[in-house]
Amino acid sequence: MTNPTGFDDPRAPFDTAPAPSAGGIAARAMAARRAPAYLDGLNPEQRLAVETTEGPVLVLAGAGTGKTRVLTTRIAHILASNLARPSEILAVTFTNKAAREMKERISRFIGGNVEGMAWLGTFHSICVKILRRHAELVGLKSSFTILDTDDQIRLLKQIIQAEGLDDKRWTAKAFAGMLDGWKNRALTPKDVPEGEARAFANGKGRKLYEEYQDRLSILNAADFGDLLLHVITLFKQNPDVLADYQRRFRYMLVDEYQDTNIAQYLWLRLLAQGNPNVCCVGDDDQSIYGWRGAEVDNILRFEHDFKGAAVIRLERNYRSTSHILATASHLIAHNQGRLGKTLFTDFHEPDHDLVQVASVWDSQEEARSIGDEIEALQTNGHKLNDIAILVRASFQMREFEDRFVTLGLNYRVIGGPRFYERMEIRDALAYFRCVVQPADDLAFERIVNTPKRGLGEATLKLVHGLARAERIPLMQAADQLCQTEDLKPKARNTLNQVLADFTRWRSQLAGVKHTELAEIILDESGYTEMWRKDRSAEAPGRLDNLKELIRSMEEFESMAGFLEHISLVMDRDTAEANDAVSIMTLHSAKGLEFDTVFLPGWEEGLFPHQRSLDESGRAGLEEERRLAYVGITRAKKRAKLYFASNRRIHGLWQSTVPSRFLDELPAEHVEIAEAASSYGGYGGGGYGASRFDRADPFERGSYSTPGWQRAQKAKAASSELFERYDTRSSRTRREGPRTIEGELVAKSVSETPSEFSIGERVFHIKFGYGAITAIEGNKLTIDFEKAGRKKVIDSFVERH
DNA sequence: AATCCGGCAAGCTGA
DNA sequence: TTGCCGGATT
Repeated sequence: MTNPTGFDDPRAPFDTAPAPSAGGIAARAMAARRAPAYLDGLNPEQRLAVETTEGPVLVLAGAGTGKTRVLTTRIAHILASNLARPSEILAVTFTNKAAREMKERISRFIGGNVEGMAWLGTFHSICVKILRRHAELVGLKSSFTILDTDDQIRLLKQIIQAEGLDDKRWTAKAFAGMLDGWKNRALTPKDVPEGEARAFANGKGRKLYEEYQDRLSILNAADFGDLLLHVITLFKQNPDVLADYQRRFRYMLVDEYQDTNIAQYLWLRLLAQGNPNVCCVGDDDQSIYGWRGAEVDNILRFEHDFKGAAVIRLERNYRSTSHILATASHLIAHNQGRLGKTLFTDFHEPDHDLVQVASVWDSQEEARSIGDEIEALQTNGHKLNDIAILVRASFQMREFEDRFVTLGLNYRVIGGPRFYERMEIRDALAYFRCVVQPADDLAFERIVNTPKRGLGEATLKLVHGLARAERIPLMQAADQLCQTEDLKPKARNTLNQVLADFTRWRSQLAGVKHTELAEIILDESGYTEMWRKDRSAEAPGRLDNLKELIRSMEEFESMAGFLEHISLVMDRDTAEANDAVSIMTLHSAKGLEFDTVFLPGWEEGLFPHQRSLDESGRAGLEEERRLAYVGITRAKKRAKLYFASNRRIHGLWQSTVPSRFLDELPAEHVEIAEAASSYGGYGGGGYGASRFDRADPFERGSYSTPGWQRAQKAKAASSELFERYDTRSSRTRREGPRTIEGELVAKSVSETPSEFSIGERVFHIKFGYGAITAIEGNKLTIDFEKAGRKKVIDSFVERH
């Protein structure tokens, strides 16, 4: 039997071998001793990316070019060449899923032992690890808790109210968004630019941020943004600590570099100062998280930031047909801010399908048509698991679900509310947190009166008051309060009982198996009982979820270990046993692949999404285009795009214009397909008013003269500048369409009052004749003779 | 404590 | 149009 790993002995203890100095002659000699088997089957670029271990390297890995393989092989190569021990490699991913995958693949290489890879994980989990060691240096205790979004919102709300602000005008959610933006940019309260700090709560933004951080440190807690931010602070203020990690990490790898934000970039740069062996892997064309703080600039500027960087492009695609690649490449070439790659493949067959574009009348026909196509594929022996529908916005999903239920077609929705976000899970976790961490005030608050036990607002207020006055945790305050006469006997007894319960459970931590203890807690607290008595439709499901929760605890050694994991891991385990079509958003499709991909909803306003254009102009448009690129490149064999002439948006039927992205596809790789079941008359067969059938869609006549472009550019720049300093009036000020260099980037909805009057008889292209019964602005309510009562926008009907 | 009503928003989501 | 939130109401 051949050795699949190419190692002399896959069980060799890498961890104990002395690591030769990086790039030393001995190391090179050892590496060169033979061409290891794990390098077989890599193409020259991949091999280069694996073997260029020294100095900064940027691997531009296009979709489907074997990125993960390169990353894992690179790590294996570093280990096999004895350049570093497993514990000396830092490998960062964005998601737990990616980290898990990488661990699995590496363990296959090195014979099942990745225990030594202590520093392979997400940015956040690695930061937690570092922080727990040096917590006191940033004002925390090593046992600090990690707040999730829900805790954070509740805390913010308290602070906003404490400041005497109207918490409706200044919502906790909005402020959480701002905080996120600041922390993504590694801004501490004092760093926040004056203008931004003043934009919230009548100029109190900075103060609220400061108070929030104070509260966190009193609670001995950190939010997700803090995990990174604290480590940056730690490194900056403690050069000796930083130097220690710089020495430790001989090799650093970052996956999905295009998704890093400024804080993550700074974090990496601090570590890289001591050691240039940084390898970042990413694809600027797949940067679709700008709205979450990701900076495409990080990847675009890599060569500038890391001097002497090698840039390696992986352009050989192993996933898709040449038509699909050509279509995606042609589309993405319309973006300006990109490093530029062109995917290619040797996979050419005359019978490969062209990329198809279909025009349908409305979203219902779209769902019907796609349903029919899927049934046809199924009849021809295709697996539903190999088929996906990728939508821009989650509201589009419902139409497909309705249709597939009718057809009896198996489907699964990826995304949606996560397991850990469910109320019952959060409640149960809060109980466990109170047992393990008696000082966890937020958890205590959550469950002190769940199930209802008559500990209402009045009691809580007293506890809160004492806790704040004495600066002690809520549970301790409650305990003290029970010794006094301040509480009514009934409340005192109940509270005493609750505290006694927690003390008892805590005493069982050491003796009882943690899964059993979890059951005991949920039973004795009356929590399971509460759901058993609940007769609502979702109660049984909730009980199932609780069982599932306890089952999932089994993998962990202790309750504390489980909680640590839970606070970082947000993946829901997905059962993929049965055959089903996947329905998901384009965002959640990144990294996946399917034989057949359906891409509905290619209409202006939906895709590209209007809001993206309004908020971010040209940059927003380019991000939308990257999203389109991600969508198309998910397909291995077949991609079919849809455009509906009518779509209901927020309850109103609107006529739509085909997405400009359709105009940007290469005609020679695309065919116009008739939708399976078109209505007669309108829209049948073609695009109607589309620009798609124009001889040259890029020809813009006199509008493309340099002078005109300059004028538009100047106009756009000045209006953008202006808008940045005035958030309130941008909506009303924007008048006509906003155009940048000949591209329509934003169009405003007409706000002029309707010219119609009640009782008037009108004609609508979809619903036929009817009479107006009500008018609100430009929205008309019309009783149609055939279609019944509908609300429509006035510009879609004609007087008759 | 449970339910009802009105108002508001409505894009993507990770740790 | 739906769905969620919060306040008011029973």
